[in-house]
Amino acid sequence: MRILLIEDEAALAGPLVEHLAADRHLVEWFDTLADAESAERASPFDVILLDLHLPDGDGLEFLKSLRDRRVHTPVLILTARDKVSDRIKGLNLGADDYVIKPFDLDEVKARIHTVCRRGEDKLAQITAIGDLSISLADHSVMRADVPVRLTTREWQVLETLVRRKPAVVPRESLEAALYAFGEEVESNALEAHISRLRAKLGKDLIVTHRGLGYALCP
Amino acid sequence: MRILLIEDEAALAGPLVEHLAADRHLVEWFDTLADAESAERASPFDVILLDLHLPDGDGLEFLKSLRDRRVHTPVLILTARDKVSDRIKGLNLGADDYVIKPFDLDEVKARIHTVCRRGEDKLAQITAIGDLSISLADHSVMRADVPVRLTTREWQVLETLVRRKPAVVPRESLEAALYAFGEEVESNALEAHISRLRAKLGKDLIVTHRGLGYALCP
DNA sequence: CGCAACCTTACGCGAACCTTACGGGGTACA
DNA sequence: TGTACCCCGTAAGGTTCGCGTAAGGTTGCG
Repeated sequence: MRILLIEDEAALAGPLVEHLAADRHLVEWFDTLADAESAERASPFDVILLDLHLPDGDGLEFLKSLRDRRVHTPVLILTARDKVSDRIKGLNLGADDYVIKPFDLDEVKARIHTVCRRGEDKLAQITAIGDLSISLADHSVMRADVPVRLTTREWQVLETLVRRKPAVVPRESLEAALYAFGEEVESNALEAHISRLRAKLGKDLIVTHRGLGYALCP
Repeated sequence: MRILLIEDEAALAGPLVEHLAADRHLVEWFDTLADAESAERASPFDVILLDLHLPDGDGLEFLKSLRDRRVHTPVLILTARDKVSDRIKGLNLGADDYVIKPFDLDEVKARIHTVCRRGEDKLAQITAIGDLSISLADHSVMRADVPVRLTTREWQVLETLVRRKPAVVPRESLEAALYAFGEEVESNALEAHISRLRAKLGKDLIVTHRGLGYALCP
């Protein structure tokens, strides 16, 4: 999952990034609203973690402009215990939840999880296709009851396909899910990953729609 | 798990009771605060689901009196989307989380789960993996019924891995568990400990997730 | 047939990781 | 004060492995 973290305290952000990365998420961390905004405009995220107190402006303004632009990405506010009014404003402006600093890393993970699931209902459950079952919750894949080990990249591809099932996902979207802003790749790396995924999970799982993209088998 | 549900709308409560019962929970449902309070006094619950708008009083009052009585049972508030201030008051009075009505049944389940997990005490249990058993309580490890001597550092690594099982634990988390603030280490000391642990406990116990961290075998 | 999109596979680099030996520093006991 | 022991950080050298790259094959559509 692509996560946008907007937080200016490195002491908080660092461990959080590590913790989420260990959960196979792609986290992009910015410490100013300006940078975060351009990243968000470049390509959409699945969740936004937003600190309200930032060097170059008010996080609530950012949230408001986001919603004004009809961007409905779930927003999780990171707030200090004593900033009650900020929390209220945030919820009124369309934030989905908040976490009180200093936060427990596992709690943030859990909140991200529930917040994401609100719109997507069944996606958090286990997806079963043929002889394999994919659990978005704990990032595991079983094929005929034996666990399959995927690499980070492979998992990211599979995850986005599952999340958008049964839609056809254009390769640009997949590449955006793999590579952070500024580290794009100029080769058929994506095709290579698809190929390796097919080798591990079966040839029929991912179907190619020529000129359009990829989709999971129906 | 014993769950106390306080909710006066039967249309909401009914399906929720069924859904939780299907998940092997024991749900007791009351539609007045008076009944709920006497039930709570009679014997403690593991979680309380609390609607704020009730025929015989304010749910927040109930919550406050609960906390005043030093009852720390996790409380999950059921609230309407537009009652933001109630939510904030609830959280300030010691509620643990809230769910917005009309709620998704699975979401309520998930929230109950996370809320309960916070205080859970897993210290007493013995973890068995393959031919070895690990007791967090008395800091001992047995391999095929013979005790294994671990050094302090080795034990700290193993313990954090057990506590987070089956999650992948980033190396930063492990290092944080080993070294206090200000006495960090700049070498591959952690890797050395992992290696020595593997020598003592078997090569397959700790699996490496390249770029992410370590985890106990599944 | 021709071309473009896509598949597969091998290769190689570089980073991440493993192993092992060494030595400092602490502790115990005489 | 000396000696024996052992924990543990350090560093060096070796190994593994993910991943991007590119070359050559395959598919499919006009």
